[in-house]
Amino acid sequence: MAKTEIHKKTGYHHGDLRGELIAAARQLIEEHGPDGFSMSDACRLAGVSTAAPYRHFSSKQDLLSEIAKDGLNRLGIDMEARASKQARGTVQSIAAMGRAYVAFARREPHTFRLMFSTMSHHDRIDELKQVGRGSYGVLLREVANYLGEPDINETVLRTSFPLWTQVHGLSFLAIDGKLDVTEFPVDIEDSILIATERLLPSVP
Amino acid sequence: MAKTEIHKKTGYHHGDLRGELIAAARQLIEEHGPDGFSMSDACRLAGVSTAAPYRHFSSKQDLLSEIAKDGLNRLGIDMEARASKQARGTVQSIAAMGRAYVAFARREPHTFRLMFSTMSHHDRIDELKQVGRGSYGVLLREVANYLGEPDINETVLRTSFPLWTQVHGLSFLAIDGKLDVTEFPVDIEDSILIATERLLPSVP
DNA sequence: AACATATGTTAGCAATGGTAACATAGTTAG
DNA sequence: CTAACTATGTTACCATTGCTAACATATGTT
Repeated sequence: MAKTEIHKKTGYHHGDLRGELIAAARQLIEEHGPDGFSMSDACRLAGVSTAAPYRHFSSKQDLLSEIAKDGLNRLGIDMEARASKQARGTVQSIAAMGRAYVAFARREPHTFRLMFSTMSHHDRIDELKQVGRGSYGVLLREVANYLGEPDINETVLRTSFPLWTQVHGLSFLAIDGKLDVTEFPVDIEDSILIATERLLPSVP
Repeated sequence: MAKTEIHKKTGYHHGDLRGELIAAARQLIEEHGPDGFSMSDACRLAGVSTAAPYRHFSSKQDLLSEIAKDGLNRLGIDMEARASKQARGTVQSIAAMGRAYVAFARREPHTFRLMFSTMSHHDRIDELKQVGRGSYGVLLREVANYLGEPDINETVLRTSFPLWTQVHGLSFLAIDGKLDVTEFPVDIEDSILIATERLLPSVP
């Protein structure tokens, strides 16, 4: 079945062109941005003809969507991992998720932008939205825990949203090099902690 | 001199091609996004050959930068206008600026994205940063007023930054259609007011 | 009137996303 | 084992795009 086989180039068939194209695309996108990225480049890097990708992706957008989806998944995993190093359901664990969010954006700015630019993904919006919801759920559960709520109710949702907004904005400002427009050194870690404290209602 | 003349097509010379190209580009960008925008389209819309723009703009990027710059300017003007309808130096006037910010993003999402996507503007980053600083100053002055600070000192800067971050994040989530990921109806106006209240220190 | 400058045109280039027709490898049926 | 089928690759080609070069026309200055 679809087990991850060893990549055996027969010279004609490639082995795992789909995976290799995704890898190549991710690399190129982080180097030159999603706009500067071309299918042709990815093909050159993977060592195949420019027509080959269309056996695996219906279009350039389709490939980009795949990368966005993967990114959204990894973001959720990162957040959970970072939070799990703190006492659960605390300001600290929630702030840790925020740090993971911004850290992801700074580590892979172009992928991050891709993950959230709806305009690009005509076709697979619903699929991406689903994956996004999954990663957002990681935050929701942490906030529910903090609030002592038994499940994801409206209170949890209303509390979580401004937290998301905050780190999302911070991420974009950071990757777009707007932090020095503020004319004073912004410490990102501090910003996240302070905003998290202010936006969370104090809880017993 | 460079006064805005009536646009007289002689049939060959155009009158104000530069201005018309900017207008055409703005229209096309809001219709199809900055990626879907092509120089050729703008030329067709302006009724000139595809080589004509290069007498007025060194490249496609240069034209886009011009539009970004104009957008940043208009954003600052919008913010000032909306704030001036409130009592100055209050939570209300600051929230009004936030509303103007998000409203701009929703009204011209593609231009908004362009305004903040550093990656695109290789050449004119410094110029754009300068204009951006100008518009940011509108918020800074309002916050200084609120805090009773005589000038833009570090306290003002530290207070203003999370406010910017918040509305910036909200703007992006809104234009990227991510508000329904939260599974509950987000009232944008409310969100802004609540976040502004929480992020501003209470002041006598 | 003559010249310099600004601004437009046509012709053409290389790169790109995508398709069609063909080639080859791996898989399954008889 | 071979034949047929399917999956996956290739070459050839197309329209579009950003941009440049060489040429044409208008405007303004002297």
